[in-house]
Amino acid sequence: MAAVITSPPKGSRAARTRATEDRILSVALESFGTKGFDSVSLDDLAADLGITKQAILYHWSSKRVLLDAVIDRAALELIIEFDGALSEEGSGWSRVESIVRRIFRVAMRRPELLGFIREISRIGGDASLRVTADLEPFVSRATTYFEREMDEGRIRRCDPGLLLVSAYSTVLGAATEVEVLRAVGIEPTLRSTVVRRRELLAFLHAAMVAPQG
Amino acid sequence: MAAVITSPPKGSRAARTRATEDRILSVALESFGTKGFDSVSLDDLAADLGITKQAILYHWSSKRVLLDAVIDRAALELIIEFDGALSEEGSGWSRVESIVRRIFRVAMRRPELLGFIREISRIGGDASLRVTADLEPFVSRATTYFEREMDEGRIRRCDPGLLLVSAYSTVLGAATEVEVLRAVGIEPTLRSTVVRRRELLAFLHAAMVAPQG
DNA sequence: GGGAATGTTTACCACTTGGTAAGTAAATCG
DNA sequence: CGATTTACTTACCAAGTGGTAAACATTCCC
Repeated sequence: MAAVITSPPKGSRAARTRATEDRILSVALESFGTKGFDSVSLDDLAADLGITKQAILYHWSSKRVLLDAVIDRAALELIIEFDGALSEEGSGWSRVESIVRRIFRVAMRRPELLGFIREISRIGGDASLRVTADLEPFVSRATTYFEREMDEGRIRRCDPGLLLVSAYSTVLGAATEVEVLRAVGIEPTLRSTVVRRRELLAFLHAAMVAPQG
Repeated sequence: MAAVITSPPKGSRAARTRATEDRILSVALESFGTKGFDSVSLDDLAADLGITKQAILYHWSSKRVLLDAVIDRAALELIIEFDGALSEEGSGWSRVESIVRRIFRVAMRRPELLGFIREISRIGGDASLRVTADLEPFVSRATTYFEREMDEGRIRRCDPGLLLVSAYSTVLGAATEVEVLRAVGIEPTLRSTVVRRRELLAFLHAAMVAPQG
């Protein structure tokens, strides 16, 4: 009862705990992102990890709480990825190009990450609001970036918030593309995706942008 | 036992059966497309319809068989939508523009339809192969169209199959955008979506297409 | 060493799931 | 009319779900 906080974790036990939780979160993110939250039972998850379901519930009180933790991790990793993208060198369109390439690269490398975002946007409720909040640093930085680009005449002027939503769903679209390619039996490569996307954008640009009317 | 096939359905009973099955398929497509196959139980579905789960199982022997039927319906409706898009008037880029606009309009009007496609592409297995087969007429027609456009120099030359995959996932991206907008609390309109998309495409075009290197 | 956290398992429970069996009201047909 | 098929409902079941309680093993600390 004497509220002496346990001594600072030295290495062995607390570290092992954190390692276990890390493994669980990692596998959960992968499974939830690719198969969907409701399609993955705690038993499935535990079997993948070679532990029992109760070991998971020891670390998080319910499946829903685990989801929140997974959301936290996904948001963190997304922020890291996007941060990296936004810190690209260069300026103007060459920088934009680097950013877009890098975001597509995330979709190639971590399809489950973006699939998970789509998943929780479907589940809705508090979760999606949480993600919005967690991504706030990225949102404000991107908005600032968009506004500067517009000020300097490199992007046509429009609501940066809406532009961000569009870009956001475009990223999800890239993830979808990876999934679709795999479903059709084509193993996507970064090179092929970028090349294809360039063709597609040329195609769509002419359709939607060029002939104004 | 004498295998006389029941007389051709005149009106009342068989018609009622078909009407019920139609209602079930419609609600199932809506639910599966927005919430996901595993997230919707037969009881949920039945409750939405004001009937019992067993009434559903009377018409289809299992939930999986029902899914197949829903897939059939979704594929049919998609083909109709895409057929309509491909039969647009005009030629060259103006026709391409009409097609793309019309496909985005599908994403606006029937988000559950495209959400469902994404859902079954995630479920994988036979289902996604089925859809590929069901969409074959559309695929071959679109491919022919792409090839003609490339022959006549209106689209940069590339693999039409890959171009189609890109367009396909772009449509899914459009559906995602609608979902995301709704999640964020913005009720999307066709006009806003088209305008925003035009800005986005201008943005991405310059990033991916213009500065070639 | 002994005792207390800590991490995990075995055993179990209430509830939901997809699915079956049997019964029933109404339409159809001889 | 009576018999049969059709379109359902009520009653039920085995399996799987998320979650709890208690036992067990290991590490930590004195």
